[in-house]
Parts: sequence; C-alpha cells; structure tokens
Amino acid sequence: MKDGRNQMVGLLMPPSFLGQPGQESSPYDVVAVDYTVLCCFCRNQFGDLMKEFPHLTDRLLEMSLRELDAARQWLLVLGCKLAREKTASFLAVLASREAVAKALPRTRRIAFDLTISREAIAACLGLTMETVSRQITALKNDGIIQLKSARRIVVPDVNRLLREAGDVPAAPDEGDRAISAIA
Amino acid sequence: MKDGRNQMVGLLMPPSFLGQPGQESSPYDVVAVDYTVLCCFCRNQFGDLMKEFPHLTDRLLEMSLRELDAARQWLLVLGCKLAREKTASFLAVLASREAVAKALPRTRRIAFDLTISREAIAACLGLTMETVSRQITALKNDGIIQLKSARRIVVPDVNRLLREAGDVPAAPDEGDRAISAIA
DNA sequence: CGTGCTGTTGATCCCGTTCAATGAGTGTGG
DNA sequence: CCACACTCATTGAACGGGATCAACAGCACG
Repeated sequence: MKDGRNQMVGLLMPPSFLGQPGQESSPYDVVAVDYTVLCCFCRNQFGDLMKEFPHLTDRLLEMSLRELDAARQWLLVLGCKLAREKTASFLAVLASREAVAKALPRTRRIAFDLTISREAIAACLGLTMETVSRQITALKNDGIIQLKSARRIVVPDVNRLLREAGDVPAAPDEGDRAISAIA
Repeated sequence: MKDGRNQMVGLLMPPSFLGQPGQESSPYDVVAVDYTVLCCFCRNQFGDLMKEFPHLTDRLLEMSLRELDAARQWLLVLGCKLAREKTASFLAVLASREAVAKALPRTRRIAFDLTISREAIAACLGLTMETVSRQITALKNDGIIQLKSARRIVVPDVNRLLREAGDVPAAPDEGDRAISAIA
C-alpha cells in the first residue's frame, strides 16, 4: 500500500506460472526467497504459442483455478483466524509443501527451513513481526514444533499442527484428509 | 469453518462463471443475494463443449485471472486494513459495480442497495456485525455516505470514499484512476 | 398487541499492536 | 582474536482497536 503496509498474496512453488497472458504488467512484486529457476517467455510470442498448442491454455486454466483456490483459502486464514492459528496455518502450508516436494508419503514428522524473515511471515499473515515471533515461541513451548535454529523448523506431528491451525475440528487423526486438502 | 466462523471469498457479478471444470464439487457455498439468472451446463458435456469451442477455454482463463486478481486485492483488505478502511473498501466495490452495471460514466454520485445484512458484510470483511454497523454510522456522520434507509446507500463523492478505503494516498482527484482499477 | 428479526448503541474486555530494550548471529576491520 | 557494527529475532510493558456481551430501537409479521 502507499503508506508502507503490504500484504503477501501468494506463495509460488514449482511448477507455477508467473504473469498473466493478456496483461502488460503485474501490480504485484515478485521476490525469490529461495534458489529459483525461471523459464521466460516473450509476451508476444506466447499468444501464438497458445494458439498453436491449445493444451497450454487448458494447463494455464487449471493452474489459475488452483491458485484461486489457494487465495480463497488464504482469505479464510486472514479473515477468521487468530494469531496462533494463522501462524500454525502458515507453518502447515510450508510443511505440506515440503512433504509433496520430497514425496514423503503421509509422513508425520517433517522438517524444513524458513527461507524468509519473521517480518515477511508477518506480512503473509496480516500480523506484526513481534506477534509472529511470540506465536512461534508459544508453539515451540507447547511442543507443536521444534526450533533447531530460528530458521529451522521441525514438526513432529503434522496433525497436531493442523489442529492448532483450526483446520481440523478436534477429532483425532482426521488430519490425513486435511493435509492432502492443503497440499 | 467447523466451529461456525465463516469467510466470504468472492462477490459474483454477471457475467461470471460458477464452478470449476475438472472438479467434482466446490468446497464453497454459493448464495444468491439478489435477483439471479443461472445458466446451467452439464458437467460431462461441458468438457466436450470446451473441446469444440477452444475460445471458451480462453474466456474461462480470462475470467479466472480476473477473479484471482479480485481475490488478491481482497487479501490486502483483510490483511492490512483497519475496520473503517475495510468498510469503505466494501462500499467502494459495490459502488463501482453499480457504476459499471448502469454504465454511469465516471460519475461522482452513486446510489445502491445493500442486498445483504450487516452480518454478511462482516463475514466479508473479517469483522463483527457490530463493528460494521459502527463504521457505517461513522462514515455517515462524517458525510462520506448517506443512508436513505439501513439498506440504501448514497455515495455523494466516490473519491472521498476511496480515500477512506486507503486505496488513494491523500492526493486530491487521483481517484479517477483508482475507481477504474477497482471495477 | 405480541413476536421475531435486523440494526444500533453502550460498556467492558482481550488480543494483537506499538514502543522499547535486549539477545543472538554474522561479517568487517583493527 | 576481539571489538564493533549491523541485521534479525526475542522478550517485556503499555496501549488501543475491535470483539464480546448486553440492552434497546425499528420494522414487518401474525
């Protein structure tokens, strides 16, 4: 926003598409927070490419719908959840992405690195850096997560984390469905 | 959410498409809040239809990207803005939709009906009914809007409303660009 | 007139912000 | 090697915006 407030509107993971065909520029900044490989297309030629390979349009549509779903789920996080639930939700997303990236089959223990600062996490969640820090500490003290370092997270039991995120009622072990829904 | 909290994730206006090709069902409820005309397609046949008319896929992609942009803009509202700004943003969206619906050319005075309750507005904004009511009253007292009745809104100057929404810095009359960006 | 629903208004409380100090990790130059 | 600077993260104390609880008003029903 013009006055310095800002909001993260998406977390991209490969393979994802960046930029919108038919528009000159994007109103969003895009920042790489990890090792990144970009495959660039020329805007003009891309239209021809879509004409030549209609399947490309199908794929783009599919990915857009997926992103739309993700954005809407994030609306739920920002609109309804408490700070603790927000923080847990964020970590749960990272955990589930780590799980799919390394193809861990419904694992309960997941470890990953935070590639962004507390401040950036706060921008994702509509919170302040301080609140994020406090919530992470609280989750650690409650045994939901472990901190190898400030940036290294270990989730011993993803289902417990999901329960803290509010995505699972209270029933035990309903998380298996929930985690696949997030991924 | 399972515990009663809920969040509105989109406001549909004609012509908009409902439901996602390639998915069995939607995880969202859809509620009509105004006179509505639905044009229904059979899920199975729709795939064939897209094959027969590739242009259909292009249109769907275009509309999805538009919705994605709207969702992301709403993330900004939910994540960053104060209650007053949220309320103003919501009214601004309705006002700009009214403007495009009736093809009012960059009008400054716009009147429209709220077809939903305060509670539903609150669900859109991640606020409570009481807060929404208070903010609407405050906007009325500050002359930003007028209330013909609880559901009938008059916006004398859309630019002022946009300024309250935080979408416009403080510079006078930059709103002309802003309103077209929202629509 | 009573009943129910929607919206308004008031009083109090609490979660998250704000402001401020401190700690921890890293690189730099002496 | 240590002192220093710098950034990121943690922690504490006080404040405030919005939630919560509650009473009441307006209005359409029977």
